[in-house]
Amino acid sequence: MIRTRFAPSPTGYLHIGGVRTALFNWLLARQSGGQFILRIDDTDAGRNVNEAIEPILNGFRWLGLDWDEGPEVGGPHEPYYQSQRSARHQAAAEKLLASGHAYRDYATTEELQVQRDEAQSSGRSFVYDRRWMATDAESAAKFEAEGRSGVVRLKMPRNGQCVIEDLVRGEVCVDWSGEQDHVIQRADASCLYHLASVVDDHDLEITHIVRAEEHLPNTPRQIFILESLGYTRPIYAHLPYVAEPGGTAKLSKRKLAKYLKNKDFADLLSRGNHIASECNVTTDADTFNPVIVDFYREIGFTPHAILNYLLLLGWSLDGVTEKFTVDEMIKHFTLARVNRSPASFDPQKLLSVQGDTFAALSLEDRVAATLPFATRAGLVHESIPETMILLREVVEATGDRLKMAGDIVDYRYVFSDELSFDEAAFEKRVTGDEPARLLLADLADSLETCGSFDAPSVEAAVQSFCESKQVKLKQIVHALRIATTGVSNGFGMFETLAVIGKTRTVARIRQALVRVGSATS
RNA sequence: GGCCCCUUCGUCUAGCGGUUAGGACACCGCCCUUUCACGGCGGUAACACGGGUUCAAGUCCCGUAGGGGUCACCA
Repeated sequence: MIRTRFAPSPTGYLHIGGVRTALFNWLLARQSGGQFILRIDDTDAGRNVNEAIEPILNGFRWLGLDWDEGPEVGGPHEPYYQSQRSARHQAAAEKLLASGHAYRDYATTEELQVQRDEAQSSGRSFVYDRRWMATDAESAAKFEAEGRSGVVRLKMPRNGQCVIEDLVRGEVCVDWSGEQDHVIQRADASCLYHLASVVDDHDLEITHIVRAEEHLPNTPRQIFILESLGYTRPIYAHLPYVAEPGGTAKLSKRKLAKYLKNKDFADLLSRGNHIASECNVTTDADTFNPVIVDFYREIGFTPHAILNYLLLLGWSLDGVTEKFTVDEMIKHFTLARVNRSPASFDPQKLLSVQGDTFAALSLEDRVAATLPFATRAGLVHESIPETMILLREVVEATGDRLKMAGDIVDYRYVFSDELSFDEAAFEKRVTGDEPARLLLADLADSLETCGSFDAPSVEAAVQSFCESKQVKLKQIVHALRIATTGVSNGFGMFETLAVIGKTRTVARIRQALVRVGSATS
């Protein structure tokens, strides 16, 4: 039985790299019929834990990564908040003290820093000489009399090796002598992460610890703690981190300014900003960022696309298969095929996966996905049936031009007659093209007499108009598109006119011609 | 700086001793075409370097270089 966990701190956001770690954990649990547990590592957190975990839980819900035990759902090992398990941590600290695997220490931070700096400048690794270690109650009392306050430190082995069997990296060996006597409990009795984490993982019966590789250097001391406590070792797998776009350093929420120099990343964010602004959504600059999952939800990404992209970031089945349903992910995922080197986050590939995923959705699903965005952008109102019909027609006509649900905002011209013109294109195709303009005037009259106005009828009408005028379609179509939509690209011309409808099409053409007059006079 | 990890096209990767080093994204060209997108066809592009081992090395071993992670009374 496999039990995995993801243990976020209440930071208020869900990092894309964290999602990948969570996904792998989730997959492992699901494929074995085991459990995936969410534990909140709020050891050091202040008051607003609930507020800060909400975006994280929302992210998980949106992605469909359900947890078997944890916040909101509870479970047999409650509580799932580390801060509420402090009694267990303190008991463990006592036990380590009693067994001699830890000691009370009275060094000050400053005193230690001096030793640390010395070690570093002479090229050695720092090993505390235990100068302020209390050897018995008497020496502790003496230190306390000096006004020192004591913490509990691990009494690490000074020789031998720690061998970590890692499912991703193989065997990793570290000399114990390089490990520090880490503090596990503060003077106020509160316990630190490493102790808490080990105790909780044991209490929650976690079998596989799958986490990012930045935790690899922490592993020896965690192993020391758990073995000193008599726990059985979990199975470890340290995943390479997700690297920044175009780089090799760890992807970090804090380096947004740097990533903006990457064109693909900047384009993605600017696409997001455009959609958000069209939807009148005020974005939180702190979390509206392609490094954070919320960003994708806000602009209409498909959760499955995120999952599929992340699955392939550092893992592959055979180097060829790219598309996986969730069931296929569960069926095929193995830690053995996780790569050992960091994989850099590629906004273009993500976008491509998203586009394919969205295009593969049924028309109903795409309409449903775009509805919230169209509503927020003021394009449609659920109480006005005509706008709902229009939405469906637009989604159908746009086909795979819609890469994500938020892209619907680009078709405002279908819903609203207040066109926003691409002036350069208007100048070139309408104002500056007198023959086309004259034709447009006649075309408007001609279209007005059209019987039915579905796309094939419009096409037939425009074609026969062209024949009667002895012009090619392309001599008029550009001007027609800009006159009726304001922009120079979109889905099929005839579909566009059909969706807009006869009355509005004719009115828009005439309006555009008036616009030329007023601009030139 | 110490310790640890990593190294195949620009990016994600396949490869587990013998391959014309494969696929995907991106890019370029051609075709399709009323724009855009899609689609079709084609193309550019990689084994970090140096030693071994071997008949044979991207694949195994050892170095070097480069990159990265981590060194808290944070998690």
